[in-house]
Amino acid sequence: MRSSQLFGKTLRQAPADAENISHKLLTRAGFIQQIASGIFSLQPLGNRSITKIRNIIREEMDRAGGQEISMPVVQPRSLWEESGRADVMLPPLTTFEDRRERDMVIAPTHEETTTVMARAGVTSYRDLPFTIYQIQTKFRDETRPRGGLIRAREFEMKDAYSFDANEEGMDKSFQAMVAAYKRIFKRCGLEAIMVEADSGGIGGKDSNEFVLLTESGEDTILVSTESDYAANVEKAEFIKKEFPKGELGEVEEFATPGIKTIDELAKAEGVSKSKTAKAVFYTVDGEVVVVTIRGDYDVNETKLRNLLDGSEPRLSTPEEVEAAGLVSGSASAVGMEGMRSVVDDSITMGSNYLAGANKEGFHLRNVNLERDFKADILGDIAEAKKGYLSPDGKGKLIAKRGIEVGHVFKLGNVYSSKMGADYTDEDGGQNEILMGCYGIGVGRLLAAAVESNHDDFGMVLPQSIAPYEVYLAGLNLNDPDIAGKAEQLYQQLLDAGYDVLYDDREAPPGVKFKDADLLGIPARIVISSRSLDGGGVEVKARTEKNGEIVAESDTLDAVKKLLG
RNA sequence: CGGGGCGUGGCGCAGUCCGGUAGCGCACUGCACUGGGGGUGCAGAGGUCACAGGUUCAAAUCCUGUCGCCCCGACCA
Repeated sequence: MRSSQLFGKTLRQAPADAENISHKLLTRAGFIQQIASGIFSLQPLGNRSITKIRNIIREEMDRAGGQEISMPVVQPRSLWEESGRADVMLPPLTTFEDRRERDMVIAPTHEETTTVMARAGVTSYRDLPFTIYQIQTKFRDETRPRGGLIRAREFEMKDAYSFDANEEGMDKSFQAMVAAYKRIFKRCGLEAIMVEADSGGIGGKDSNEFVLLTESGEDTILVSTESDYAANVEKAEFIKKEFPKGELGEVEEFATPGIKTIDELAKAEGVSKSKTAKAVFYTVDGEVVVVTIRGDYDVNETKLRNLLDGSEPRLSTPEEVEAAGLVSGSASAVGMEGMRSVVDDSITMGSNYLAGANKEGFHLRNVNLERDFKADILGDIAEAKKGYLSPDGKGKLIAKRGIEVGHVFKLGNVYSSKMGADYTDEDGGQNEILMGCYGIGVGRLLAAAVESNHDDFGMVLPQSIAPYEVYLAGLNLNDPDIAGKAEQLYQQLLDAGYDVLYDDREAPPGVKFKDADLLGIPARIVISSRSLDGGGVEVKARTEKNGEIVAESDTLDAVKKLLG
């Protein structure tokens, strides 16, 4: 490609709206153009990079045994009613009516359609296992898109789905995808780590995210200092501090005028926060639920949601708290009737807690689970934080920021049971197909690659995903001799199979160098009167400060040395 | 959805408080010079000042409403 003919211009200044480094650089370099909030066009350079990423994904999916398919973006809403997700996925799920007034959805993901495909195509255990995938546009009406391609509403995703007859098979399919993912990220120049994750709206039991650790990430990841334990904060577990349980004391009420918080209570009593039982109120499906956790920990709402069977909890408003007859600042689960109680297991690792007396200005001493209040649900709802003990007992947790570039799920029978995807086994019995699903955000992968591969001058893209491999800058092109040699070099490089961007513009050298750097093309060749005087052409890697002059006839070899 | 900010040529901004013929830098066009890190000069072109309504002799500027975009939070495969 000749720069003089390339559509798209580089910008000296990024649009004021761009905040992330990847958003800024991709916009400045003319890769992407924003059309609306979270909605982007790809310009030629960006489209080339995306095409390369797509091809890497495709190669690795095929290598792992995946078969490419294509499913519709527009689907009947009834399909989503079958799976039970029509109402729970709102608002990201966008719906509209077609001209016959049928409710349709714009697909944010494709578990439903893929299950339909399997239920029609699978009748026997002999049809299993298989994995299908597609690379296709999704639309999720996120409440807040951000960071350019990092969180877009319309975006391209590679989504794969595996189908197996049993657990072992599902695990095997899952592992094959994990291996493929590792190769994909590596080939795209990303050091993504696999972490334990919550499965969110997709469902299923086990899920893992692939995360690029970077300060600009929007997710918090907790990793162990001494083991390879790593988990998204939504999912992360830890070893809770255990305290000796003494004799249960008598419950005793005492005055605490003006004390509204756990901090104040612990301070006033001169004890650690771990001696208090904190009560927090959540509204779930219109009902107020009392949540009790030891005062030294905080509630993780994702864990809470999972214990509540996936219903979305939100902090109750002061009005709701009051309407439920609770005294904010002095509330506890003690004596609560007709209200669901969720208790974190940290409460069982100690005794004789300080807790609210449900009476303005009073608290209780020696409050204990079972004897003084009940737990309808007892489990882990505590949020892991840095400094806590890793759940495998090895080391402490530290917190890092990261971008989720891929997510893999063991779905099991979540969809097959609801949507009736069965097969006949060896004994003639009917069984549910076990599924896995596996996603990679293609545009986000590009953004993540830029986040982790750039310097002060622009992107520093790996050869595998750079829009072009070689940037050929011709200087002094008004000299016919140099122009002719540059042209010859351009043709040679093309003949050798390289993707070449030939900067044949009438522009000062500085402009060409700045553009070469901004675009992040891995190899740069300069041909100019100076280079020719020096004995040939300059060949330089994007990652190096200085290049080397090689004889014109050695150019291809030098490029080969650099790029392979 | 809560909080904050911003809408003025393709991009970055000034002008708005205090109403009076819309300006600067980059980019763009032509010519000349220059020629290894966004070069110089001369001459140009391009704007419904987000939209609607109102106040006024006069509105980018004041008032009301609407829309859009960004950031923080909530939320989110």
